[in-house]
Amino acid sequence: MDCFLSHFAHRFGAKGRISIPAAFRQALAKGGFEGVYAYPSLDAPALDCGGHKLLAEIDALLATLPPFSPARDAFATALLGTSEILRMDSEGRVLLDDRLKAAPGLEGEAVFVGQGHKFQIWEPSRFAARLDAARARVRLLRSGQGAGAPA
Amino acid sequence: MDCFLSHFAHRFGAKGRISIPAAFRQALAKGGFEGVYAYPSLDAPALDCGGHKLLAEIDALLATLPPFSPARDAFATALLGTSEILRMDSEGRVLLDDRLKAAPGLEGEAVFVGQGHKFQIWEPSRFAARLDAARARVRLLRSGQGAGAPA
DNA sequence: TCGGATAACATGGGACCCCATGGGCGTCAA
DNA sequence: TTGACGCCCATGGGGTCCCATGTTATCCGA
Repeated sequence: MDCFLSHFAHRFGAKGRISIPAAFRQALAKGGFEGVYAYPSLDAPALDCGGHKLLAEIDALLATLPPFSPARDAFATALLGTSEILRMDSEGRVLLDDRLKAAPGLEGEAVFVGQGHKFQIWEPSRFAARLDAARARVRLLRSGQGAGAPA
Repeated sequence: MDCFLSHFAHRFGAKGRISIPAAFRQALAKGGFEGVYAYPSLDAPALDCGGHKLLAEIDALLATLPPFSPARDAFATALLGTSEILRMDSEGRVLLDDRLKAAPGLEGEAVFVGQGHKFQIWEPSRFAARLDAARARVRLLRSGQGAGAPA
């Protein structure tokens, strides 16, 4: 598997550590990158996570902006300034910064949601709400247009 | 890690010294450059810092401007004329000039913000405000233009 | 088809190491 | 001489590494 699929619920251990799902670790390893690149999502109360491919995407985006311009600084601050490289221990766990846990409201348990090229970390009840909304939206689109959008 | 990522809050010690984050020191060392190149940022109340790669970028920027032109003189004065080479002690600390501390309003505590090719040093509360603004700006640009920032 | 063995994985805990910070001392310049 | 600066060592806490345990899924043989 070379992309992030399905979703998994894990708990925070006594030291605030949490296990990255094994399936996601395998996908990360394929990218030749030890560690997880993570930052608070801009749109959702969640963390966006990925390997160096995700980081390369952001680099590419920044490269399109002129150096020393305010726009580039804003992007760099928002995307790189809030991001972290999470190191995994030998068991595949990471330690989430308080800052990273605060925005998504993570505490106790978390849901890892595959999104293909990246994955997100959610607080369980917030994810359930988001999932319901997404499914309702898909139903609405399908019934309205008769288009067979895959759920 | 070959670029500046994440952000860290450090305090000024009794002698006015402050530690460069270890992750940033590693990135600097990869550039084969001991010491930190620093100058007051053009757009923000902060210090722009980096290794010789940053210096090379500035050189490249200046090279695009016609020699002896007012624009080139202005850039050279603003970027090079106000810059300093900060020496690190064996523990990775630097001593900030009063002039460098004045513009960003640095005192007591400072936040080191990775921006990929360079990093910035901020006064904490000012950075918090700037970060909010930057995230709002990125959201706006992305939703407005459909620019392909990863969500 | 059922049951036991085995492997993979999530989680707990202890120990060590790195890093941020404090402080002392020597050196050089004003 | 005195203050500023650079170099050295000390220290405490947080992070990382390593080992241990239980549980679940998988596989294989009866």
